[in-house]
Amino acid sequence: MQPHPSPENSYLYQYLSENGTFNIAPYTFPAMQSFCSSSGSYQNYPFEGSVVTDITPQDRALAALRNHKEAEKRRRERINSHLDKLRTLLPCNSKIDKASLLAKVVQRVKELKQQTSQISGLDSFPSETDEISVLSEEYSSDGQLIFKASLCCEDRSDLLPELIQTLKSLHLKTLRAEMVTLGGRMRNVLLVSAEKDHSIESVHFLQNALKSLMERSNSTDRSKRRRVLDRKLIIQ
Amino acid sequence: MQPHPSPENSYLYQYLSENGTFNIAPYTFPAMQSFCSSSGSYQNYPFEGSVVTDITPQDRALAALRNHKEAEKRRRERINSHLDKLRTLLPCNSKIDKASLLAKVVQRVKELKQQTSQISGLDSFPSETDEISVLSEEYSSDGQLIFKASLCCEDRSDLLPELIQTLKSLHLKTLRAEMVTLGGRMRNVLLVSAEKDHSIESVHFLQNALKSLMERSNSTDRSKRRRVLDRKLIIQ
DNA sequence: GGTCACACGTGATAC
DNA sequence: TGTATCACGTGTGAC
Repeated sequence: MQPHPSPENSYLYQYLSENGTFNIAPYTFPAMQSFCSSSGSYQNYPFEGSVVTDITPQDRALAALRNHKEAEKRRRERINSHLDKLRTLLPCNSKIDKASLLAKVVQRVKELKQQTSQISGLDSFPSETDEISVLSEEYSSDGQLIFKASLCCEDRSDLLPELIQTLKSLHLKTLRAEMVTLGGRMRNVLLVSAEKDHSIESVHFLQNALKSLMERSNSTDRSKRRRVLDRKLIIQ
Repeated sequence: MQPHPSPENSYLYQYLSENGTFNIAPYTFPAMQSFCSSSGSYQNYPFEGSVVTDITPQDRALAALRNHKEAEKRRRERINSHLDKLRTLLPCNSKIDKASLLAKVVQRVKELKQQTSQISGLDSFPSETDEISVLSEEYSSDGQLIFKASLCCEDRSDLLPELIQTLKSLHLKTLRAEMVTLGGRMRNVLLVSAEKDHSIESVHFLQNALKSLMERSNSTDRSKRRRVLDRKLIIQ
């Protein structure tokens, strides 16, 4: 079977390429030449018998068809470029097919999701080292972006009000706060939701804010460790 | 313009539906009826003049065409079902278009990737609580799956040989090991590569192995804490 | 009315 | 061979 190099086999296309002013000059499929002379659904075609002028309706329709074709090509390229990027990001060779690739992506996103949530659990004890981590959780049911911020440092009773003030100034709403102190150290874990005006980049603002907050905390150095008083406070 | 309910507009299909024994009885596009009588590339068509028997070549070709059509439909459905799953997994509404969805997925995978790598840094100090975490890192350049295992518990000098034995029995190769002890506690962070026979599920085996290892460690309880001897050992 | 995104059927191709 | 995947042009509905 003889393939046609560019399958311009649309009924509309065929019609226009033979009856209208044809500026684009595409490949015309030989076997289709008697197409429009036959009787059928296309007898009442809107362009039937229209006058050939400078810019005919045929030209317009043909241009639209071409635009459509090119737009669709761009769309495909856009999608495939993302898929190619995923191929490089994921543990797989570059010749994996689309469906399998997407299956891997689903699996990977699930994994990473539960990894991050199990790492910064809401009930971990303070560690020996100063730590800050801000993770972007999934969106809540009503489309609000959720952050989980964890902050571990020397025990300071005046840190909590400062923390709340900081969050307020960043337009972040505290959904849940947990403070654990142990052996003179403290860990604050906060579940905050972002307002509509926030994007994923807000993690960096929050991160920096917490960092400067902790540095202020360290400047008022109180190296005494009270290993006796261990408490766990949950605000909810 | 009159749309055709099922666009069976292939040349082959049209040919077969008019000249061959036609069991499937699809919609025939009226305007195409004079198609095969015209002269053109299809004159030398292999089925030209073939005898109509019980199962004609036309039937076979037609069945193949239908199989192809249905297989392609299944393929599309498979791909789209994965995309739908991603839509539920990601922070977005369900009406987002494919390209934007995939762009979000790429961004998200990148984010989660760097989150997990920055959380379990290779040089964190031991914490007060017992911890185990096994993260699946990206594949190495030669396609080996990399795990990062972190284990935090009481300081035990005989843990390292046991750990190495455990990894050996699991067919895991230790690329890099780091041990930090501080105040009677220890943290071991291991970068291990999996053999070819491993899959992503191996994280659970490793996790369980480390868990039982740590429980054995805890049973031989030595509650003395040597807060003097702080050391940091890197095997590479 | 024009743009956008989608599903569809199809030809090509790889194995 | 049959059985996968892919890109393509197209029809069509939504906004």
